[in-house]
Amino acid sequence: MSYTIFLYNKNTDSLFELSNNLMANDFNIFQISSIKEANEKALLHPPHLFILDIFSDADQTDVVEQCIEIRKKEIFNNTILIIHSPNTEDYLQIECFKAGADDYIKKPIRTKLLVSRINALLKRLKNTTQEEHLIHFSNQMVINIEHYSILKNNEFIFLPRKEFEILLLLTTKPGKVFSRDEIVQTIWKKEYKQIGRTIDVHIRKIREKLGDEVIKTVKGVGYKLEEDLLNKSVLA
Amino acid sequence: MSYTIFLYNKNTDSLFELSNNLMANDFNIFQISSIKEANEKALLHPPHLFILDIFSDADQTDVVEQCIEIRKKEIFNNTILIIHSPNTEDYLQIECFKAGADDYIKKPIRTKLLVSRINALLKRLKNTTQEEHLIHFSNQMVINIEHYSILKNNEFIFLPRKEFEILLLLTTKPGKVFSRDEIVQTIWKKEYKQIGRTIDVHIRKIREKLGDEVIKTVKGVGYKLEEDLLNKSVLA
DNA sequence: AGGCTTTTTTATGATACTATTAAGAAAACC
DNA sequence: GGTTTTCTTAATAGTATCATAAAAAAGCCT
Repeated sequence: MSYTIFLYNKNTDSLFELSNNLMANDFNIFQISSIKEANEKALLHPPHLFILDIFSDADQTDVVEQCIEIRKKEIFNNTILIIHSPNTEDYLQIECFKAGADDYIKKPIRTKLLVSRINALLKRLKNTTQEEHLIHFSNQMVINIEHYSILKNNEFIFLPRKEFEILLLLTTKPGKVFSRDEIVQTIWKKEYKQIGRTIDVHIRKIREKLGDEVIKTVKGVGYKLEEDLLNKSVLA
Repeated sequence: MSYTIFLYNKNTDSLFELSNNLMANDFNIFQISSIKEANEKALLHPPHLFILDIFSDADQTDVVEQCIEIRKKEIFNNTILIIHSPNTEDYLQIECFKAGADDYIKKPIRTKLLVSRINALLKRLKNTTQEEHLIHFSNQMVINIEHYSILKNNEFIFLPRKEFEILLLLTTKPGKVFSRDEIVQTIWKKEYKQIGRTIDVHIRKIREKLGDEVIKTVKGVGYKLEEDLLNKSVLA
């Protein structure tokens, strides 16, 4: 499993080298240039680690504020927060720690040592990650099983129970065609009963909300989830 | 609850000042002068944190060995290991991290900052149920777990036990839909076969006091706390 | 193309689930 | 032991969700 890291700097250009170095160490890196952007990306990929990279002295004053801002958000509850800054004043470090930082790393630092520190911190991460309840799609869509909700284009979509269950069933084996009988037996439990066009109507409702491209009809057989829509790389 | 810290140095005299400073910060300190001694003391007081204090350059070569030695022992499995040393060669730090260290702190460091770092590390300690008795909401609402009460718009609202427990359960995973069965099993413990509309009535009572927006119904599934309402408190 | 089959879509009535109220039991309180 | 508060049960009302039917569209075959 690969860890997800948010790399924050107002000026993303400055992150190029660090980003590349970390990616070379098998981390899944997202470059972020605002807290707002972080919040949005986190809905899709709650990060294990968040590096607040401070470039210029002008940034410094905001650091503590940014820590507090991040720690307020439920989604970052279990995220390790690292400050990476050229400024190492004691008082500033203490304030950052108080605001919820996990480490304060002085700039510059050699990548190898940084990776060592990151791994030492990740080792302590509680293994309850929110990712477990999320199913990612390539088209900016995420199913949240716990919440019974779907996030698409940063908007929450609510599916009623039957619709949600059908969609979930299809996602268990993306690309596999599920016959109506299979769907009935799984979702409705009861024996192989002649069910009219109920499933079709549910599929219709799902398509209405998520778009027609998500579920494909295989005539005479059943329905399937559009296979290359599922983002397996993230799931691994 | 006070954390137990092992403070290691071959020459215990050199630890006098550091030891006193940490004790003043409400840590439970044991001074240790050999790994053997650490193993013995740990049987009685498994430490939350182990500080390997390196005094002279002569000690340096042993550090990595000592880390490995400590990490071998079952009793220190869940102990956070800090190296406190004047030597900051990158290769040495990397070796220490590889050997299981959690942090490498350069000497000298001001006590205040050291305590900050220690607390940041302890925060991540597994099995540590942080006794946070305040849960903040964005809508000017604060739950006080100790008081079994809620502050909303600067007014205290009292919830009876069952109502409070249900609300508390929902706040443990904001956004997650809890089924009635889940709620019953958590709050009522026992099997409790026959549950009529008991939970509904409790939910009703909660909504009556806190407003309808706090708990959302997911028909056919259960109830959930409105997710973006939670505002995690930072200051412990 | 035409005729047949299967699916989509719309509309509507049924039903399963939840809300609400009230009232009696059970606890808790003093 | 009596009073107040909280919890549960029950009964009714209300509503979102679901299933059914039926028409429209799409797909398939010779």
